[in-house]
Amino acid sequence: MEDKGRESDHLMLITPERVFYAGLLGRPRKRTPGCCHIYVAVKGSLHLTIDDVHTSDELIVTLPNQRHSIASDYRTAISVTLEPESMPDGVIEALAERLRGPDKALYARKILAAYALLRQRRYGDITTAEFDEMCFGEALARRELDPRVTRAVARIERFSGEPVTADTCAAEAGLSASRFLHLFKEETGISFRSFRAWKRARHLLHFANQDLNLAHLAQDIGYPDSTHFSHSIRRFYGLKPRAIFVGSRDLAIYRSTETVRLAEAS
DNA sequence: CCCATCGACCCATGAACACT
DNA sequence: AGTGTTCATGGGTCGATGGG
Repeated sequence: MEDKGRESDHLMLITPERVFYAGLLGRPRKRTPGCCHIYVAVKGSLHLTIDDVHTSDELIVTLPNQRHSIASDYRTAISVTLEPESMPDGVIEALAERLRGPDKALYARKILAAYALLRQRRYGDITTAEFDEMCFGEALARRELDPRVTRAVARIERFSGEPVTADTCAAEAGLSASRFLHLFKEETGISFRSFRAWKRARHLLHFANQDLNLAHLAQDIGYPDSTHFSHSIRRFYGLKPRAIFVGSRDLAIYRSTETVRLAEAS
């Protein structure tokens, strides 16, 4: 575009439990991400559609696994995401209420300020508490998972390429497969299968600004084949994988050291 | 090469019940 | 309370095909 040559102000900070994204939204169709989204307009308005009902606002919150589509007037928009298993039941819903309430404009300004801060200081090292403080003015409550489930979560998030099945996780936890699956659902609030599928799709974000062969990438992050990869990405993000990569060319990606440590552990 | 569509298969899911 | 069965079912998984 006419912006060529200008230093891009598109950035993404990824931590295991949060993402701060400022960049293109594209023209996503219906998406059903596994995380809570807080969209904030940089200029103009955002436009949300849920079940054919349209709303427009400067700040929009969607809950985990809520099917929606989103569009922005201005080319750059902000999206802050929260992984639901990182916090106790009800915390996301309560936060959503507050963000939509009378202090909405305050929260929008707070998040815009966070964007300004991230543009100057390329934070790599940020904890979830610091992230929350920066975006919402307070650390959100944390969920303590059963250690057996934590181990399974860590295994899923290693993305070593080898398949992670309920059976292997159950064996590692010293439980039967069925008991393990129950425990996992109880603890995280989401089924093992759905959780794994979402984390897999989320892991794509780390590579969004690279020029990669999609079939190979699909393999590397644990998809059995590129067909399934494409299908799954579209369901979660509302965009074809190629569209995500094209739209992320100028995106600067930062990972928390915690994320890097997890990746290197594999 | 890259990606979408379509079936068929099979495994995770959730409910109901049993054991300790 | 926590853990393990069984079982019908739906949806995730995976290969084949075809178009761009």
